[in-house]
Amino acid sequence: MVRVSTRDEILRVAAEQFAHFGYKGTSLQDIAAGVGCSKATLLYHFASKDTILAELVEAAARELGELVARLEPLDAAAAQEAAIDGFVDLVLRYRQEAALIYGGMPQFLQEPAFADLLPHFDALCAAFAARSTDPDECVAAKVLLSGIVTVVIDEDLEPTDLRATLVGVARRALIHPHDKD
Amino acid sequence: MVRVSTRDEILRVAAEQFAHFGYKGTSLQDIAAGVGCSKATLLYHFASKDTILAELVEAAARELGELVARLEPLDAAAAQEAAIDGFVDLVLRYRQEAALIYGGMPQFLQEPAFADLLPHFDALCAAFAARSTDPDECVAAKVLLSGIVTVVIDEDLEPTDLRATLVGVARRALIHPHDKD
DNA sequence: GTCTATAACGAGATAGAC
DNA sequence: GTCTATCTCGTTATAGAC
Repeated sequence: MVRVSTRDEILRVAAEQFAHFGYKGTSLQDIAAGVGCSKATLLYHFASKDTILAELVEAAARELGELVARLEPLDAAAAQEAAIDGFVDLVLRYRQEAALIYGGMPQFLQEPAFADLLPHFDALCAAFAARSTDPDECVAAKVLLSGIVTVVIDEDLEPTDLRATLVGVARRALIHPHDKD
Repeated sequence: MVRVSTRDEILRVAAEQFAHFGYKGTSLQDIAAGVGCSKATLLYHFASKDTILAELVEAAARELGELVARLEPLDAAAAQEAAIDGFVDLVLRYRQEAALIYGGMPQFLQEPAFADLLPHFDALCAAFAARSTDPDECVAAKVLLSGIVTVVIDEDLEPTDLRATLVGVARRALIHPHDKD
């Protein structure tokens, strides 16, 4: 799978540049230069710049949905563990997409391409908080969720042991069995 | 201080919109509309769009530098606590600026307006990790640092008890006296 | 499927009247 | 200090040749 189709190559380069410079910060010119083709070729394979974005997000969004669905039948504690493991795994496999999605400004996530994502994030957040409604737990969940994404985005970090490290950090911060009860 | 100068109003609106839509996602047109003036008026008060950005970041960057300077003479444990308290306080007072700075893509931080910030972030990260060089600790520090910023950005969260909550989350995740030693 | 050329538009910035 | 009008450039997207 060394030489792929132009279409796939466009997606690869676009993911790279969107993650690095942001969606608005990347022009079709930039992508075309990276691919080694013209802007017109880009727009032959994709209807618009938005369409490229949508296709990039699609796979990641689908997998996120699957993860959330897997959590639903579990009890709070099991869902919390599964959410941490699953989410760390997911963002490690979709680093650039995560950078693109999470690095964007609040308003960016309102775009139609991300419509499915927001409820999934909420569900994941609830799972991270072990389905507690305590504001402290919810905030902690948000901190870890977004912190994990941001760290994974940093390209100078090796993914080797990152997985275990991130899971460890999240567990330490979120799971505290010796609670006031 | 109800009615302020046009200049201050421009800064206020720009901070709001940059935080919401991103720097690239906000046009001078947008800011002018928010202020209720023309683009030309914006550029009478500021030399360029970049200049508006630089002035917005300046105060936050200076205070961050002061915080980092305060940490330096402290020992690792004291610096860690002071860093957590100080940083949470700082981002709560500079919510929009934090959103702007931290929400941007990696490449965005390379802009001259942010040149001073990067070493400060590194110092803060080291303090969060209690000056440990253990990769686990460093990653945990990064997760908390960026997680805190991202949560504060979320405008639907009340700042009332956010301070104590965030400090609590960070302490729980970063300070672990019962360490392997 | 890929290209060059160009259209149509919005951006940042400037000129000059008031 | 603020405005309208304009300039210049870069952007997305289209047209049509090869």
